Amino acid sequence: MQFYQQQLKEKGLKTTYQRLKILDYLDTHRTHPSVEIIYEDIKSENPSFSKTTIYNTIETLKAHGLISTLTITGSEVRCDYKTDMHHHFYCRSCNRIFDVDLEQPLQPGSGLQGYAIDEMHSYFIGTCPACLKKK
Amino acid sequence: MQFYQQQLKEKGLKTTYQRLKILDYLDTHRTHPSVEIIYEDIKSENPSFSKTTIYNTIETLKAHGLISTLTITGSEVRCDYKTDMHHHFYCRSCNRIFDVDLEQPLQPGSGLQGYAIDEMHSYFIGTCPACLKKK
DNA sequence: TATAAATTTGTATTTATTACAATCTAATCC
DNA sequence: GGATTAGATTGTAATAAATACAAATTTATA
Repeated sequence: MQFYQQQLKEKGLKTTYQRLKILDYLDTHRTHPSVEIIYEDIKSENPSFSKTTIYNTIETLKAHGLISTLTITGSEVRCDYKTDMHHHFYCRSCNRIFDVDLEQPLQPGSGLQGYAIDEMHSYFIGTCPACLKKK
Repeated sequence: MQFYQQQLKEKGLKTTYQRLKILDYLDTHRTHPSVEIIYEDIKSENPSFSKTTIYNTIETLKAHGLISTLTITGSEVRCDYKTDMHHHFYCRSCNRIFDVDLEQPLQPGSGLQGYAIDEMHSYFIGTCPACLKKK
């Protein structure tokens, strides 16, 4: 928790129990959880936690580069503690998102001159190995 | 319209006025429109067009590979007549999506062995040249 | 032209997200 | 340390996108 506190301070953000809790949750749950999942999990220990706080905090933490978000499922935002560029695979069957490694990671090229880039995303959609086996 | 009809036939889909109209709309509006935009535009000429039909048709056409969809704005699905792999830039300021060219297009690598891939997406989020100029 | 299967339509519902005002809390100053 | 204040949290209400569903309509085939 010491580290999260330092991160918040560096960004000029107030230290709050909720922010620390959400950072800790995302750090220890690298499963690209939705707001709903985060909410259910945290609420079970801490019933006063509000879902709005999760939306607010996600937005704040993201705006300051402490976390990132994915919109690849098409139905809800998924959160990621990692902020470095990496690739994802979304399995439509089990609804999970996997980190995947590629030989040639995406790079902005000359085709993007003149654009100010805030985020880069690359991902695949399909069926994961585990779900393929089941069929 | 002849061509769209042929495309539908090849995929074993019934020819309907609505499907032809939506295909034609997307072909002539390469602006990655949302369902809402498509609906408003088509409805103005054709008041009986239903929004549900657009959702249904988008899903059907996509399932048969005649169009593709993007979830990069995080708030609504955007449609694309093009189905070949290409890259996008989403401008948060004007809400437009641009096609962009990269030197190194994304390729599934060995890190994806065992996965069945249906879709590949790469995109950037930020501010487009026109919006940068305004500021 | 009659028929069956598929499609369209409109409405109702669900689900994710945002707006907002009241309450509460963390950081700062004395 | 205690008061102050800006900022954060909470809960509820509202919005917006997408889905479910059943009735009406249309397409393709015989």
